[in-house]
Amino acid sequence: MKTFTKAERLSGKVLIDTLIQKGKSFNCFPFRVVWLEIPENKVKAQIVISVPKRLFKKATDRNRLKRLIREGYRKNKDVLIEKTENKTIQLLLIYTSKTMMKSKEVEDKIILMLQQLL
RNA sequence: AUCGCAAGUCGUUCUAUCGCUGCCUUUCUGAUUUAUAGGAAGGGGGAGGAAAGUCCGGGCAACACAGAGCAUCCCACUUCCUAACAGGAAGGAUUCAUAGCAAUAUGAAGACAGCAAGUGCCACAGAAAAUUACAGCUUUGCAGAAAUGUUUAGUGAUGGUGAAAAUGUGAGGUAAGGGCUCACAGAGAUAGUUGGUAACAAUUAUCUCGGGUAAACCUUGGGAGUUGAAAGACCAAAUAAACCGAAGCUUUAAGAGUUGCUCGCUCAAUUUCGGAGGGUAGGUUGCUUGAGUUCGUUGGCGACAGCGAACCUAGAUAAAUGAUAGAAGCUCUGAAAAGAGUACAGAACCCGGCUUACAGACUUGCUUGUUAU
RNA sequence: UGUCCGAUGGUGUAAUUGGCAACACGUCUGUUUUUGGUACAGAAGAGUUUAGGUUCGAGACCUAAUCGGACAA
Repeated sequence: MKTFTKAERLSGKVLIDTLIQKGKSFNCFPFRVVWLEIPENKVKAQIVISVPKRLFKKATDRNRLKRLIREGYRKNKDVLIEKTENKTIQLLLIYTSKTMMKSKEVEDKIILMLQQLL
């Protein structure tokens, strides 16, 4: 059940552009969340994770943060999927802090963020 | 044994749970001639020595190309290696350091063609920074009793400033001086001989004495077509102002294209009809079997090359190669218990180099000091 | 992925062909004023992003690195 396949990732330049233009957004440190509801698709939720190059120079640091966020989302996404009815939710997570975080902290923050989203 | 330097090699491992990616096998569903799409189970793969910087050189691909000259950019001791290189190997000369009275030895370094082709520049100081004479010295004419004044010419030997001063010492010679002449020494050019594949070295003859700067313009010799996989090829849905052919009409010799420019070369434009199928978002491909890796052997001082055997070793695309927990190894602190640390860093078409970053471990060589014999 | 620029006092800019790093604003001190501002007078504050090299001598020339920015798609 706790999978994270390719279909659950949002890809394509057009889809992401429309998400940024039409989606609603709020801040929940250390994330900036942009979300949009669309008619139901094959999967219940699609997500984009972004760590800006401006904040982390090294590719290794960016990769590690993205992996941590993805792991935290994978473990806790059930909460989100249960609530959505006949709809697909698109998410864009932008990391805005300048310091590295440990995996436990990232997981806690993601749970907090998902509750705020609901 | 320890510390330091140089060169080279390596650059963490295991277990459990959950997860990602593409490959193979089996199976299920839809469809069924096949191809193929989606799901499940199992198997075995999944970042580097620098993947980095993008500083060089190639492969590969598309486009361009009758040809010539100029411009622009790059390279620069020699021979070899190589697909190629601004890379590497070996050698030569130069400079620097150390040792030495010296000869020389050892080590290191570098864009090591040319300023003796031309032009430019050389602050301050100094007479002068290079066809240039300020003072001084000597001298011609004139004036004067003389000192001297003025004038003609010579002089880089005197001035001690500067980063750099007209090759240095001695003798002759001269009005005074000067390679003006001679001896010795130094630096170089040309030609020859010997050794070396060559750079070059030694030597002989003749000639010269021309300050530095080419990382100043430049000259000489050699080389470079342009653009980069977001190149390019293919697929399907909706559709052009671009391309090709035919016909007709009007006007001009200028315009357009061809590499940055010149010569040269090629081409009229517009309207109507017909043909052909191009770009855009997406997907597939390009994509990993290659100047490949490992081992052995032969040749070579060496870089490297030949031969034989074995092996297949990431292929993502808003971008996989992970997360959590525990243990081991290594290093440091510590009497111990224990604690802390475990680097630099993430493929994006692929190779060969260079440069930069790096915890720690190992090997070889050298130096210093200590201990033992 | 590729191409091209820049870095100078606290800030913004100069520096002619390589020859004593300049200017404005700001800061500080003093005078004027009851006080502050204004005005006037004066001072401090850099060795040119870093490391090498060429040169008698580099802000400038060459090489490498660091940081910042622009452009193409």
